[in-house]
Amino acid sequence: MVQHYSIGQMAAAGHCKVQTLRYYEQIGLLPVPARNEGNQRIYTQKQMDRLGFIRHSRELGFSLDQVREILALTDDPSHSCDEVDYIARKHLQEVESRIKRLRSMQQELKRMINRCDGKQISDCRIVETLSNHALCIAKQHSAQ
Amino acid sequence: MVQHYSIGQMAAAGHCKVQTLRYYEQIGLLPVPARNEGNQRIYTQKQMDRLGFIRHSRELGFSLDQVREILALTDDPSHSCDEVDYIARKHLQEVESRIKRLRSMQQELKRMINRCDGKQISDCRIVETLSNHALCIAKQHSAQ
DNA sequence: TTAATACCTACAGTCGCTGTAGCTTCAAGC
DNA sequence: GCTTGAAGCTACAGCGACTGTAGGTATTAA
Repeated sequence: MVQHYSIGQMAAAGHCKVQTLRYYEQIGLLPVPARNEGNQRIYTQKQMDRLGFIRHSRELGFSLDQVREILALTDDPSHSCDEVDYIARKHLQEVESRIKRLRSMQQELKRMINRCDGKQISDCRIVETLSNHALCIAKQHSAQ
Repeated sequence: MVQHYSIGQMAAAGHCKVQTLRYYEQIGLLPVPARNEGNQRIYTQKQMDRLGFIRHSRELGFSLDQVREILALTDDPSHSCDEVDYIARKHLQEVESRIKRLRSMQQELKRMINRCDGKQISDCRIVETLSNHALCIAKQHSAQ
């Protein structure tokens, strides 16, 4: 007995919306599934696993293009995994640089908030800091 | 003698593109500037300062809607800065939760990469990890 | 049988820009 | 004065990764 899933069951398992599945199908990330007599999508276990792969990759912050590439590479199990490794390392670097920028923002925001004494706009250190970049310590936080 | 700026000078000062300025104008974040005889935009110092405020806020990760709100609040200098403070604190929280999620991704990515021995896809621990969420330690990294 | 829920297609909207096409205007050098 | 190249103009499409909506059909449980 082969397992089959409705789009709703897939969405629940993948922690995503039904629309997301239709979107993945539309952009060719998920294969076009079979339909039942009433024209509703029926997914196989294999498709469910593929969705699991996609969703987990997304949770780790890979782009859909990266996911697409990794999935293409996994089609040949005897292929070297150098390229997968490369994609993952590059993504890790990207994640680390995002953390760096966010930490710089965090520090500046904290400093800004702490300097504010909660009186009026004209004396507000938050407004003042936002008005004047020169009041910043680090300037690393450009380009989110 | 009053200072005036072309759109190109504004863009250079704001570290953004000319199109970005036209976009800010279109969404009502920057006022409609005067034009010269040749229909080109002429900006005042005040508008330049406003752009500085916007760009610095963006660098600190505020959304354009938040910037719009803060700018509206600063229109009344005698107004309490509680609301500005609130927006900034809420944004700080958001930044901190993004950092948390990214750090979780970072750890998982590192672990995944280190487990890979660089042989072939069929043995690749990266592919294996992506296939199976259960292989993750923390599951905090959902929803970028 | 009925009512609620799930599914279908097609398309618009989100955010914050960025790019393009096809023009006009300006500024500098000759 | 003329030419040339840079800078400016409008209008609109596109990005990524969904999300929402309208208006319909199918399935399922009571």
